[in-house]
Amino acid sequence: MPASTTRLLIDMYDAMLARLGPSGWWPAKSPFEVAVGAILTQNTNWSNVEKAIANLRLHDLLKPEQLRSARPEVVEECVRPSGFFRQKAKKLRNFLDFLDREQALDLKSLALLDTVELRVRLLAVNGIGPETADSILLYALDRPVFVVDAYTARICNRHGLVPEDVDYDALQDLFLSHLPERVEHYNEYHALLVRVGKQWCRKREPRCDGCPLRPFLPHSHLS
DNA sequence: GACCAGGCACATC
DNA sequence: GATGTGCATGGT
Repeated sequence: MPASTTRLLIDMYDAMLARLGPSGWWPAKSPFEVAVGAILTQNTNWSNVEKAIANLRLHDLLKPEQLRSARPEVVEECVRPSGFFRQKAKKLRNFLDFLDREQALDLKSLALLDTVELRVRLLAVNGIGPETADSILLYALDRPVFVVDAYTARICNRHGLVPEDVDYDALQDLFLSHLPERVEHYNEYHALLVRVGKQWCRKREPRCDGCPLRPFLPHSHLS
């Protein structure tokens, strides 16, 4: 990988930030709510997650203790709008069991654990994969972890940086190995990629016109 | 009505 | 180890 990749990644970041402004991510009122949102947004439109979060808030279930003691059917009904609702209710339960095991229902006591160790333990929870774990680490716990996702892969692929079927770790390594380790920048970079992806880099109809990343597209993509 | 969305686990070969 | 499939709602 050429050293100029660093320059390219920074220029892309600057262009997105200049166009869109700061993202203020994660959109949540507490670290716990970040974690809940990270689970609920799996393969799901964020607007549907917002409905589910609103339902949970209405039932006062956005606190670990409350959610843990809620009846499963109630949780299922609350998260129904986010899709895969039975699975996601179970995943939330698994996450709460994890917090209970770690004696970290307040989430802050996890601060004692080293980031690598914490990531391993999160990944051991059934229902928490790499993106969800990294989202929790970065956006709820301020750990220097770069989150990548489907939009990141699509955008990077269209810019010739990675193959179409790039796996999570390789995609993450693209950023980790070329950018300085800064929580604030990791946070903003992923948020910007998602915002750009939603608006200009959809699967079916990429609307490259007006995309802040258009100047960085390989010549072959410009028609 | 098909396609898509800020994944993940599990079965099967 | 790679590949395929189920999970499910709501917007375009």
